[in-house]
Amino acid sequence: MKLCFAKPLALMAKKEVKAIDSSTEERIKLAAHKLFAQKGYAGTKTRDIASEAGINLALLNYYFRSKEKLFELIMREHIQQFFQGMFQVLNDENTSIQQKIETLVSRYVDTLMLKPDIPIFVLSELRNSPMNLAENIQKNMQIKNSYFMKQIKEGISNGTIDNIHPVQLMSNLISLTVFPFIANPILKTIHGIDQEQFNTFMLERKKLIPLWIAEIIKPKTTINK
Amino acid sequence: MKLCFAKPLALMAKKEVKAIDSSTEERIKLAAHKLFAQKGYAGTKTRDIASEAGINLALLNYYFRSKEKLFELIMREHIQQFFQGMFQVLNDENTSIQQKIETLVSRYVDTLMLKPDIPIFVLSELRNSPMNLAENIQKNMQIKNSYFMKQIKEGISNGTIDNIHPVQLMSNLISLTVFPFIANPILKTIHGIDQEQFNTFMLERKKLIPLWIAEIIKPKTTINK
DNA sequence: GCAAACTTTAATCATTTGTTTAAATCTTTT
DNA sequence: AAAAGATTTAAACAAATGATTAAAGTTTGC
Repeated sequence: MKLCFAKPLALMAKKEVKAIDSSTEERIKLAAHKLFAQKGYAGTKTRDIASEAGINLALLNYYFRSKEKLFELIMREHIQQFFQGMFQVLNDENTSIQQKIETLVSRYVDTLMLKPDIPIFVLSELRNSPMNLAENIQKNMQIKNSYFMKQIKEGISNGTIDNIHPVQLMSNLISLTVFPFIANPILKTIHGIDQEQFNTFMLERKKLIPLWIAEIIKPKTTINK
Repeated sequence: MKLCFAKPLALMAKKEVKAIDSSTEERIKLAAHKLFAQKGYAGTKTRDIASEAGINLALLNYYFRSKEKLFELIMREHIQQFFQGMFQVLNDENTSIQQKIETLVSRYVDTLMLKPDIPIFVLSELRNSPMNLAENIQKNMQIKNSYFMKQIKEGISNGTIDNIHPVQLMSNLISLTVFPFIANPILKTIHGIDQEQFNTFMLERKKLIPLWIAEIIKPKTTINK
């Protein structure tokens, strides 16, 4: 086992932020983003990242110390992004429950149509990684205490929505939206459709999911009471 | 690149099938099952499989030729099992739509509580693997033409269920059931619950999902018509 | 323009990893 | 029990892979 310090990492505090998008560091990150999402951590080789980024292999270690460090960085960004997006929507005090649901579904469908590999990548790596996610998530964990959750609970006691555990509701929302992207290959094979038809299918869902959720949380008029 | 034939593979036609469960071949397959599901193809090392199975490394190649062959074998088994289970339920001509839904959800929840890694493993590997799944799935693809699908279409034209594309309905069913297992780590972190509470949560869902689906497909009485 | 700092390169190292080989052990058949 | 065949073992190989080094190139600050 070797130790590897002393070698100064590229100093982050650049005087001028020169063309960030095409800086070497950024190119490596982009390439890593793409390949990690596509093939997972173990399936991605440092040489693949280097050649995808069009850089020398050594630069990866120069900028990010190690494959693992680079991976964690990227993983954090993904998780951050996911929760940030959700957080913004769920904590808007000026929108109704139904509006929040519509926005959430709409956003995620749009995002995932562009980057369909993200959810399976994140969730797949999450299951083993001893990575301290708690740390990263806890900050954004205010979803449990979000304004949306308050609205739900209020709606339940008002009787304007059916009695449903908020966690169940959230799970339904995310499941219905995200899972089809994860099961994409199977869905396409089972139903004999191509990518374009799949996208149409998801756009249709964008409209339907909020309606379905509305049905689910609509108060049931029980006869025998 | 080397060629590797000539060496005779263990002959399959044994005179006597001696204690299959503890045969070396089966032990390897079990270990591979476990590790592949846990860490994926690239993340699983042949040496890990060997030590998990308590066998000499060379035996893996003796019985299965290569890591890849072993992987494909196991992958096929998983897919086979998934579709077989679904097929049985969906093609039972003696059960109602609602009964099929209940059985399906109930089965998958029970199965996945025991082997929660399977879906993410299969779906994760499926996205890149050039493996010819079509071949494997096509046989079981009769889901599209299953009795369940007939019942749905019939229900729609009868007006006993709401007009919904059967693919959307199936997607909802699988999404609501399977996705929480895939998102398990995030769900637990977000809501601050442990594995036991998660299982309770899923058992609750087992009862709820059929009710939700029922709401979704219930005919809507449109006023302005 | 020059020195210092930063960035990039090619080559190399040390492990890891999938696979093979040849010999040893065990089992079955004769 | 000996021969033939099946199974298992230890050792080794070759390629892949993450990381490092030392030197060359480039930019920056003065």
